[in-house]
Amino acid sequence: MTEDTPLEGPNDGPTAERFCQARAAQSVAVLEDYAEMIDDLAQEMGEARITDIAARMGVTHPTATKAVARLKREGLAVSRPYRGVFLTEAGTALAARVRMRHRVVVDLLVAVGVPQDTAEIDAEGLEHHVSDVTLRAFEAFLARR
Amino acid sequence: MTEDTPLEGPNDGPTAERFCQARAAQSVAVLEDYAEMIDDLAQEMGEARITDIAARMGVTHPTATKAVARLKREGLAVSRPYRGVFLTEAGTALAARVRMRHRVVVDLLVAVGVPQDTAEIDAEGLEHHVSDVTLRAFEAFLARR
DNA sequence: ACAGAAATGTAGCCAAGGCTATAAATCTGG
DNA sequence: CCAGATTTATAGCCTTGGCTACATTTCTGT
Repeated sequence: MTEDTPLEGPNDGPTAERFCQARAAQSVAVLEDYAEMIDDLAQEMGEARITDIAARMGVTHPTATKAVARLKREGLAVSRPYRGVFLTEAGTALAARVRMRHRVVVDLLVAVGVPQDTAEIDAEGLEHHVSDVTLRAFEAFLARR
Repeated sequence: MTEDTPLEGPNDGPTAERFCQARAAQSVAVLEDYAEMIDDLAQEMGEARITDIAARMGVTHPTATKAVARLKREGLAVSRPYRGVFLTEAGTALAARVRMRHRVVVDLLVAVGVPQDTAEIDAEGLEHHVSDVTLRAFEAFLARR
């Protein structure tokens, strides 16, 4: 056998690790999107209503309700039945980080020649997989040009 | 009301669209990873065994089996019970596209100052969300420097 | 050749994130 | 102030992509 390591062997070790990391990133991606959206709505309209969250995320209300439930479970948001949703301090901080990262990613894409509208669309999917190291590299690149 | 469009309204239209697109990309991301991995293994060891696929993807065999079942359902792979997995022509083409895109993404990250190892890790998650337009922009950027 | 090891398959569980349909609560206008 | 419209909640159901546990098949070495 060339290699038959069950997990994290010297040959394929890094590979499996990478995929696990990508999967982990995906698991928080949706929370990040919802947190940012709730923050947007809070700023624009004073509070985030389930209906508005759902409309902006392009999902049905039950889906938005479940997402909010998860946010609450993670300590990122609070809400009372039939009332608006509000981010906790942790949730607000997350939203701020997400928004900043989104902006940097869009700016970098544009800087390397991606059309603005395409950059906005692609950034939505990309941003959740940009590590801190890469984000800082992006900022440095944008700063020195 | 500032805006209360149920879906795709003039105000929040683009937003919901973006999220939908990001979700769609995610639904094919795993298939792409498995296809590329199977292609890798086919080249390295002549055929892709479930056990090897699972080890490299960092999942258990049943998970790999289910992913292969989905690949087969999508017409991207074929296999007989207790035998190796082989990509169809479509699967091979997909794997080639994925590998090319991965390389371009890593190269671009490195070009803007991301460390090689970080670039490899982040690319694993990023690549699935890079549209054709963005990919071509990346290639153009890499070519003219 | 055949017993034990290794690989594969299968069944069933879980959580996430979609959905529809239905119920309950809140808001609003007449 | 109350009925109808709107908003929220809840109860299923689906698929995906993980998992463990167990059954079956193939491979392998003595």
